[in-house]
Amino acid sequence: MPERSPLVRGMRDLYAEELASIRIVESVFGDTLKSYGYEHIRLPTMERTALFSRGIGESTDAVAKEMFSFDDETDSLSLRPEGTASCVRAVIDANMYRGNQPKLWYVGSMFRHERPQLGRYREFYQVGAEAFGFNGPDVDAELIRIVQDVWERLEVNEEITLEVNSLGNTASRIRHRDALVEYLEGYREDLDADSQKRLELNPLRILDSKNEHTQQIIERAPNMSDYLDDESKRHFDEFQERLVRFDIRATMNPRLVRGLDYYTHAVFEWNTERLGAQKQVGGGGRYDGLCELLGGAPCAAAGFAIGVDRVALLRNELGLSTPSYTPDVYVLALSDDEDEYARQVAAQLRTTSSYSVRVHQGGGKVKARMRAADRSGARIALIIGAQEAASNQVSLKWLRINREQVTVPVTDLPTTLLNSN
RNA sequence: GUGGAUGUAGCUCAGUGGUAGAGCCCCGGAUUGUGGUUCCGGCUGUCGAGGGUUCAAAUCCCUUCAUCCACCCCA
Repeated sequence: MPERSPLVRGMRDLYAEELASIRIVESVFGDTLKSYGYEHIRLPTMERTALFSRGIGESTDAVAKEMFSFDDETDSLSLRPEGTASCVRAVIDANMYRGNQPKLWYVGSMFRHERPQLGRYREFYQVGAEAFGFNGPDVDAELIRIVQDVWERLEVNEEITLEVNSLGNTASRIRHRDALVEYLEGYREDLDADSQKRLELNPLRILDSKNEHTQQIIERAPNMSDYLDDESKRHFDEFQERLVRFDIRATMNPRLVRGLDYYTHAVFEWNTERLGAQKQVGGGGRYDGLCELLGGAPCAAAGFAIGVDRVALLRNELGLSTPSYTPDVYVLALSDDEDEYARQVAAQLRTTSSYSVRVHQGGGKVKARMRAADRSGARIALIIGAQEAASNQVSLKWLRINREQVTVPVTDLPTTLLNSN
């Protein structure tokens, strides 16, 4: 026998309930974003590696350790580890924000070379939204309100908590960073190995450390909120006021820093306790400097990204799993002689109704045909024997409810079905 | 990337050196124009892969792949 080709690590075939769950999450996001006036954008899966190293940050784990990169003829290319950098690039390329304030959303696979676990895959799905050209925190708060709408529609809002923080503008960030490094230098030897490395590369991330000893040191570290200048403070105060007005419950977490470098001002994360170690279901914030950093004109911007797989898993965890696709109607002949007539009935029904109609194929005895109808999941079986075929009729049988079978002329089928719900 | 657990039929799993099993599923019959219940019968396997030890390996050893858990990271 020829050798089988095994699935690549961290990749999945998605089908049945699992896919149905994912599609529900994606479509609710899509519908909700559309209702807020966001426009759909489809972005490429591959970009130049430089876009991510510049945009996301050379020292972030996502870029430094987790990208699928390879050399093409002239450039290093990478599978996208997230969507924001591509979206910003697209906006710059098309000059979308010249005299305009684009609001965009996207959905698609992202790739990170991590050790897989439940809720963590090498190819995973994100929905994201980005708004360009808005300075005020009203957009930031609206982004959160959009996501909150989605949580409610997906019935997961009780299981998801929101944390917020402000990183301030660039000037504030630098002042805080300097103070933080100075403080942490005093404890350099006491920090865990990872944190020691980050002291040079990305000191803010040390605030995020789960190491207990490091956490003790962080307890007394300089707080970002003490370094915010007036502009940053005003921005964040207004942001929080909006959240209250938008009926959003959020917890202030002064140590929330986000893993990607481009954030400024308001940042936020959605977490759940229901998925083990994979707590985070989404995150976002403002990134006013990114457009300029990627070679575009300066442009205020804010956005979020949601882990679709994790939200779908959460729904399953809560018993909200979505039934996979099933046909509405199963048309079966009782013997090969009526198969052609059955096919015609099915074809006709597809054009006169919006039902999904499956017709029996593969022959078999009556018992096998009926069993196939049952197993298809269809609500209704249309049974065609010699009598029906001879008189242009079909027998309609409800497979899921207790109701008497009826025999009707084919021409009456659409109305009979309509009245049968 | 680090540490650990697991991998046997389509599914859930038992089997710890001596002929590969159970339940569910599936197929057939009872019931040749009616599925889902019941009864009877039947099929189903590279024991994740490769190598080694042994008269003999699903079982012991090595390597490798995958999944899961924690770390890490993030969505």
